[in-house]
Amino acid sequence: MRPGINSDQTERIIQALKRAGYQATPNRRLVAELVAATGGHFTAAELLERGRRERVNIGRATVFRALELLASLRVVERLDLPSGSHAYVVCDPDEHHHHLVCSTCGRSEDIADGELARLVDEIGRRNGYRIEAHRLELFGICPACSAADTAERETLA
Amino acid sequence: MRPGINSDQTERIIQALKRAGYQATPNRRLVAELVAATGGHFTAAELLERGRRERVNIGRATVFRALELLASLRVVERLDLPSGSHAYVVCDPDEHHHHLVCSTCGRSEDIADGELARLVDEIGRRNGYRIEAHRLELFGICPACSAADTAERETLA
DNA sequence: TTATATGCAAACGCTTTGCATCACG
DNA sequence: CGTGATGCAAAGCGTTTGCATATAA
Repeated sequence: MRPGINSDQTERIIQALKRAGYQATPNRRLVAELVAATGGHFTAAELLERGRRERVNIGRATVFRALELLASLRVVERLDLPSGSHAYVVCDPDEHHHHLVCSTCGRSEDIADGELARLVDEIGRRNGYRIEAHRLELFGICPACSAADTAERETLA
Repeated sequence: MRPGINSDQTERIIQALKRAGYQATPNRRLVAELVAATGGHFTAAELLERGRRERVNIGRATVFRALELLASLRVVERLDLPSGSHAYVVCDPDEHHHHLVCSTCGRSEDIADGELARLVDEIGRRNGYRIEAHRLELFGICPACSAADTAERETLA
């Protein structure tokens, strides 16, 4: 997690809210901070729990509503983990992209659509479908977790 | 829906069950038939409802358990619709593939992984991730629905 | 002072589970 | 008989909603 990045990101989220005509209330600021402080994915329940450590009386509904709001602004995205549960990730609202998520630590990277668009077009054409949406989700082990895993194995050996 | 295909598919599902050492009970046969009779995706609730039209006393749990079983055998796959709700599709258990789903009628096509594997590899390499799983979901309008839609517009005009 | 945001609790939808019964091997 | 399958109802979980209150424009 690079220094300074998080507060920048918090600010970016706040700005997105204001730009869309929503109030940047203390609760929403808190949610923005918590979201930005996360390198990867998180569940609504986790965020609520973290929020309650800072502000006791924050309501469950408030957190869900804030996340829904941020999702509508494409500042976060809701994704479906292989386990079937839901998580959110922060992301870049400005361009269509996908996610690569570490199954171990939850960290996530935005992946540019790139060549995929062409592939998707081709699949549509081949099947005669007019494709309206597509979603690619990648799950794996990030470099850090990979390294940690290797180190651990070596210690044990 | 090509003739004969459904009963074949029913049989294939039954065989998959037996091969895996599960009983092909009347309830499971019913589920298999209903699943095979669907050209596309369906929800658990829909399947339950259809099941109850044929056999009044089929339990909700039985349907869920049967679907879970079929999913574990990769005879059906559970997917997450853009709406956030869940659906199942029948599919080929033998090869890794993705789904192209019609948002209008729910029909679905299996899409071979094809070039995607290469792209996924590349993304993994570029980000230093060891990729363990990926999922591509495509949503659009199938040829039939497209045609129907066009026809309707012309009638109205 | 009017619209917006919030907290709480209750409702919700979907899915799973506990358990007694039933069927199959 | 013993194991596996079933139905039912109840519990569970994540999420949404109704509503009265509080806060911001």
